Amino acid sequence: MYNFKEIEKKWQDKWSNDERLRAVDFHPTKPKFYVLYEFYNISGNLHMGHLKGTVPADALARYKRLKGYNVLFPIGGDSFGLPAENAAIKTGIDPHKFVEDGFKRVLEQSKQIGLSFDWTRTFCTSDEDYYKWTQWIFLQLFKNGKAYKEQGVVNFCPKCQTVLSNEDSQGGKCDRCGSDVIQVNRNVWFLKMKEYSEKLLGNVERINMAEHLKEAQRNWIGKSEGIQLKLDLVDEAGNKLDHMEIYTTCIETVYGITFVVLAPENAKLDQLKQNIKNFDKITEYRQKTALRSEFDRMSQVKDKTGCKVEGIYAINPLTGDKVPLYIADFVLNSYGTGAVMAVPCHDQRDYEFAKEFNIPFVQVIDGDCSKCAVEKAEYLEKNQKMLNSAEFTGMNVLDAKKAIAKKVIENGFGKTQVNYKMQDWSFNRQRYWGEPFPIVFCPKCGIVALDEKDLPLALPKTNDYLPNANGDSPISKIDSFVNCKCPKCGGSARRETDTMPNWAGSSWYWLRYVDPHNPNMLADYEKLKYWGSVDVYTGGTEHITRHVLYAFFWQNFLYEIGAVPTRDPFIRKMGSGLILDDEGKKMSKSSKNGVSPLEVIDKYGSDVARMHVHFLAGYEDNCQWTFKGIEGIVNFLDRVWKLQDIVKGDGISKEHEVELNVLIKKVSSDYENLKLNTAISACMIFVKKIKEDGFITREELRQFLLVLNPLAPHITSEMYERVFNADLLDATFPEYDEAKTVKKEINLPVQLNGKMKGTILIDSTLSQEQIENACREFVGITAEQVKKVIYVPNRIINFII
RNA sequence: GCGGACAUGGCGGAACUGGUAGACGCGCCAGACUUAGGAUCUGGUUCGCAAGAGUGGGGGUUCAAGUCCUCUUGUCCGCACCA
Repeated sequence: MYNFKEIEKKWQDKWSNDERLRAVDFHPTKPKFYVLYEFYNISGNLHMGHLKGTVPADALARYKRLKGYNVLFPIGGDSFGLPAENAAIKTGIDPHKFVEDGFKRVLEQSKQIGLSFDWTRTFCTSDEDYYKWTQWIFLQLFKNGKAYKEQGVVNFCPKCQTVLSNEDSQGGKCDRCGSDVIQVNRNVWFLKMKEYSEKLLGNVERINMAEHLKEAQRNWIGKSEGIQLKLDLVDEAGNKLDHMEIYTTCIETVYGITFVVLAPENAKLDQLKQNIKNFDKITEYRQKTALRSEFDRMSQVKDKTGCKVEGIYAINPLTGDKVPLYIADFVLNSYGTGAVMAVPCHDQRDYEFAKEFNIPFVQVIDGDCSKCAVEKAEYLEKNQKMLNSAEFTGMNVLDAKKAIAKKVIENGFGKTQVNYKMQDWSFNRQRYWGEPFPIVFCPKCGIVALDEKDLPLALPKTNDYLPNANGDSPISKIDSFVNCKCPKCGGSARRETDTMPNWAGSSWYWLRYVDPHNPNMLADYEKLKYWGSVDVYTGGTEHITRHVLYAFFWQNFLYEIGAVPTRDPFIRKMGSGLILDDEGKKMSKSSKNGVSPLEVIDKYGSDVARMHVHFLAGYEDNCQWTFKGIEGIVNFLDRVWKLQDIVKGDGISKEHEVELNVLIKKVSSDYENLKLNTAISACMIFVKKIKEDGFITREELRQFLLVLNPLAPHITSEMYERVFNADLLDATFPEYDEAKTVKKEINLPVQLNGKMKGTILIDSTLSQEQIENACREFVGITAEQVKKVIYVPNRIINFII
């Protein structure tokens, strides 16, 4: 057994200062390769998930370096956010200190795993040098009209007095104290992300990423195409008061409208206040809705509540029918026009609402509507006949959908419309530990941006991390920060005291790695051009949908203002699977059955830990942690170590030529695709063969060590030094020769009428005719009997008789 | 409910654009060396005594299907009153 403790420490120390592991800007000869592993979230120690997540990226980086690439493989800390702030509130520790210590710790632990990050390019999102540029990006957004402040409805924890993001309030409970979250109106900064919907969809199409992750993003963007229909609003007597618009993707049901529903918040109601006879009831319902928590609204999906709007009716433009108006909280003000046409026969929500409020039903498409609505999916699939729809009656619904849309547009009743579910990005939090906004409120000039020269706007120090009674952020209590001069008029003004959300710093960090110490811009344009898009971006899948969309958004914006050379931040994104504990639950700090990677490294060494985790499952698959089977890896590395003792001869031996070429070919493609489990198995197969033969030549061993190095960097580096008296990092990854990946003598499977008859040992260089003859003889048939031959060279031969 | 992914031995998992299913490892069985072994080495290990049957189940395409099509069952994930 080799002394892994001594060996691993030795190499880790070497690597932490080795220039050959660093990226070189504008390398004169080497092509670039950018491997990115997601930011460390600074909260505690590295856990098993990190071992699963980082090692394939490290293997890829090491492999690419040996292949002669100029590799950028950086790491940093996502340090603004809850862990540091919560620790501050709980223990009083200064978040600056919390982050500094935490970052130092995870970097140290990264070295113990043997990760070959470029240690000269590290930073945290809470570093002033970094958030200066986060603030700068916000300023550009603001100046280009992509950031605005508006009243908005947000999640709020009444106990903590703070606004919560959706993910901080999962299940309707506050992440911190567990109280019920309510919805409140607040002044909110929004970024105009919705405007980028179509561009983001383009990014989603172009990126190389697992289909289910792409689908989640398309879902989040939620593109839909339909018709925006204009309806006149009239009073009881039929006098026109105004008009409104609704959005529908089911224009084919337009003859079945029996009522119209507005979102409670819809501004049309306020405009027509005088004509509404029961405005007090409307107000009451509005208040009730506002108080219902998100969770409440979700848990009562089936219960339809609402309120009739007395005194106003809508006119169906196609029929001229006068239908009643309702408000209900199932209609969202933020989507479409905040109003829908209701066709109870063909929409289950409308059906339930109509039942509840005794509204008539009109069926316009064939099917059984007696118990529930016949919805779009069903009637379109069956292409049902139209009913009660004037000249369209009797038509197929697929034809009618187009014909009715045409009529609506030609008559000016409406227009085609594309809508997106995605909303503008609510961008502020009432928290201490985040980027301050470079914004000032001036009584004379209004909202004023700070001058770029004055960045960074430093986060003031404090020891009071709690919001005030109004739910304003802790920094609102710091007068020296709040009170300032207006950059425009010089008069006294107040600063924005909210801070940016955790997502901000992580929405552009891959750009900063390219030029991490640049004091003049977020990153030098030429360097950005040189490094281009991230070739492979690895990391967990927990917040992947939103994080990657935010990344797309900012990259697109930065591209449009000429700050970066491309719209696509990442060429390929791979999501690491989870490591589950023995109960099948996610292994994390909170998990009781959690095993620390450092524990495993201490016991077996980093090379074993790295390989064992990745032998358990593929990169994107979840796997259950177990020590079971780790002996297999221990034995394997032990055998590798002993290869030193059986070195004999030079060059590549005839005996191992094919095996070595097969091995190099296999692992090369496996490293590119982060398929470490099969790469390990290929290495095992090779060593097995070597053991069988009892010898390995010097050159074979040299190439094998290079092949195994990305997986087990320590042991291979040590052996390389011992046997070759050289540093493995100066070597080049071996090439394989395709012609030498197939043996001369092969076992060719022979089939008769598609049935396996056995295999025949045959010289693969023979002509097809010679092979056919030999195989025919093997299965005992004559050339006359054969109707057809299927021959796939080196794979199979099949005779049809 | 909608959308996506997946389903292979006792277990984790292999199988390139359809081409010998079960690689590799664990476990298990037998043997060797041993006073002994939970150490090491060697051999075996999908099921079945066998003919044969086998990739959740039914149908199909093909010379050939784990792989493609169709229906169906189950598991996991994402979204969830989005009009």
